[in-house]
Amino acid sequence: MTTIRDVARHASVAPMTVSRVINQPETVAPETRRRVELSIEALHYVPNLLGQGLRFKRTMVIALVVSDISNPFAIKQILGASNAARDQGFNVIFAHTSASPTEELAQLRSLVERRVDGVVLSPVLNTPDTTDFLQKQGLPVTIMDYPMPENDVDTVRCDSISAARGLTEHLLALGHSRIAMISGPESIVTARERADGYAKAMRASKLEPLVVFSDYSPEGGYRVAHELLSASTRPTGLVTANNFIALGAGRAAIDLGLTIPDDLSIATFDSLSPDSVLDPFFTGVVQPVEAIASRATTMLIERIRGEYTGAGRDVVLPSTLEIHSSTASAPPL
Amino acid sequence: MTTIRDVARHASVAPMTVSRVINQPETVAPETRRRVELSIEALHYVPNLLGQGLRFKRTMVIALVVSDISNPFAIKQILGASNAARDQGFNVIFAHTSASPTEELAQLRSLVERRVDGVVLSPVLNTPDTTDFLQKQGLPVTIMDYPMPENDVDTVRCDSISAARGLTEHLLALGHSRIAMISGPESIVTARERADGYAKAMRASKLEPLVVFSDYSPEGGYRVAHELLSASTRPTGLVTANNFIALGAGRAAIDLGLTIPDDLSIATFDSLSPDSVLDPFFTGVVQPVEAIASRATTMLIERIRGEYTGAGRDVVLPSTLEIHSSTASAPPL
DNA sequence: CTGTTAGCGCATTCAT
DNA sequence: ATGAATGCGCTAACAG
Repeated sequence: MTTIRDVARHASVAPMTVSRVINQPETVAPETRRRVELSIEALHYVPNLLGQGLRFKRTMVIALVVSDISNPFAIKQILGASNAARDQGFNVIFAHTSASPTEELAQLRSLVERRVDGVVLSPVLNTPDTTDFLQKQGLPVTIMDYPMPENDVDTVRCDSISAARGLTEHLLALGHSRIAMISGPESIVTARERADGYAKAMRASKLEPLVVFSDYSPEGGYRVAHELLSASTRPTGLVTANNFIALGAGRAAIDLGLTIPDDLSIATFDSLSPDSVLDPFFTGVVQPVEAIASRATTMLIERIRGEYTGAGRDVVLPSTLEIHSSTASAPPL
Repeated sequence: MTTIRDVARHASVAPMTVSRVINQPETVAPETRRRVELSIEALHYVPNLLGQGLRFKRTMVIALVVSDISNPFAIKQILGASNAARDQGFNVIFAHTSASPTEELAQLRSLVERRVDGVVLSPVLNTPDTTDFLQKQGLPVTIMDYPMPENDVDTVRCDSISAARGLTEHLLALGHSRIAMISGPESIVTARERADGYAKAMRASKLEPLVVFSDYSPEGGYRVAHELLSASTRPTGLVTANNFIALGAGRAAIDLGLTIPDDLSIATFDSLSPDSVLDPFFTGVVQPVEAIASRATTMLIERIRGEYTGAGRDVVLPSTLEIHSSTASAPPL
């Protein structure tokens, strides 16, 4: 592969001159510049950013680490982050951790090895160690989606608890009283927070909460929903902690001969966009995922540039409740 | 950030010894090794792969470039490629081109600048220039999804034409005779090939093909389908060139008061997995996307390692036709 | 078994 | 306006 020296030789100048043509063209005499440009063209020279990175001690690359890339969620995070980064002249490299803490650490290490300038992380758990690991390296970090009480770090997220309340209150307002919640793994903060918000809303209406922790998958949702809906006094309303659970629950209802929303209303977190599902289209909490990623990226770059050096900021963006065809008034009991 | 020299100083050895502890531990005396390992631990040393890459002239990174990351398709490509790469000790970095040839070239250039060891590319168009660009850099490339008649390059794909025939013949076998096809942009090979396969099947049954080229989006599908289905003698069967078009077409049918599959059968390429849609679930051609990406990655790594140096290989993997609830016997005319 | 020298590609600094 | 020397972090080749 051609180097800056090959170009220099071809154009009969010093390597330094070639470097200048690339980085500060105005400091080079027009005819020299032209000659160098022709040589670059002729030799198909492409600068080696490994060399640059070594020299500058910065790579102009930031990493976006998400846990589950198969969630449509992740796509929006990727779009939000890469657009924001591009605007600031940074490249983004993505990594996904398959929701495994071990894999997460391995990925982060690999990113540090490649000397990314910073990391936007949607962590598997909100334990302090991953953030610690990065900060010990002196790497700027921004955390998405979770509060990180034990770390001094920038976070960007929605308020899960109040969103879960809103979701539950929507069902209560429709006259439902037997409302169960299917949440994600109890080890994950958002799963706990979403369950908490639901429970708060239920208690505020003097109703007994019923939470089942499962996992964030259609299979988990199906299994739990099937069980809940087979009970003698089955719920008429279901709050689910993400779209995958909702899909599984929806299928379980259909398999049991129940109609949505006539027999069962489902309200979920992370409702899918209308492009992905025809019918029923879930009522749910929609988080501004792209905006979160975009904001997180901007804040990260501020840190990288040294434009902000203070304490960790906790930015909470509002989520919205979108009402669609999966919820309706409670059936008579 | 700590360097190999910091560690060396801390452990009172030469930098080279530290390097050996990391890369060939067995060549270092156990007690020296132990001392170095402690220093690595104490200083949180993480090797700088920029330095390594410069030295080795290889980065152990390959790039996966896809055009549209919001297609569920892309996720499977990412999973297939990253698993295959990990098995061989390579990291993968993803780039997406938003289906824009300009953006594609920009991304590829940026990847070359970062000296990836090779590229797995699902190109926007099957014009020779992008492949040329990479090969001129001496970079190994594997192309997914498209035949590249003008390049001497490895390709891995399915046979679009025969798959489109199969899709059409399925509808013909159900008794449909008024079958239209909505394809993607005519500038894209697969869109043309899929249309060709459909047309062949129609002509083989002495029927007049009706192809409309649109774009690979729900909006495009909606618009075209709405028009086709509003005609006085509307089609009873629709072949669509991808899942997005199918979704749009499905919504158009519903908006026009048509029932799927009673009034209209839809058969599509790139059928979604059952996890994503409840009802109707599209009959369609399923490509082994993950296997394609995996195979492409393996072949790329063979080239990188110099294990294969011959002419471009064209691997064609079989696709399957999965029959679901979006197709049924033709209604009486 | 361990250390020294040198160079991968690049740009900063200082000289011309 | 251009060039030469130097060092970013790393390791192959050689020396001890």
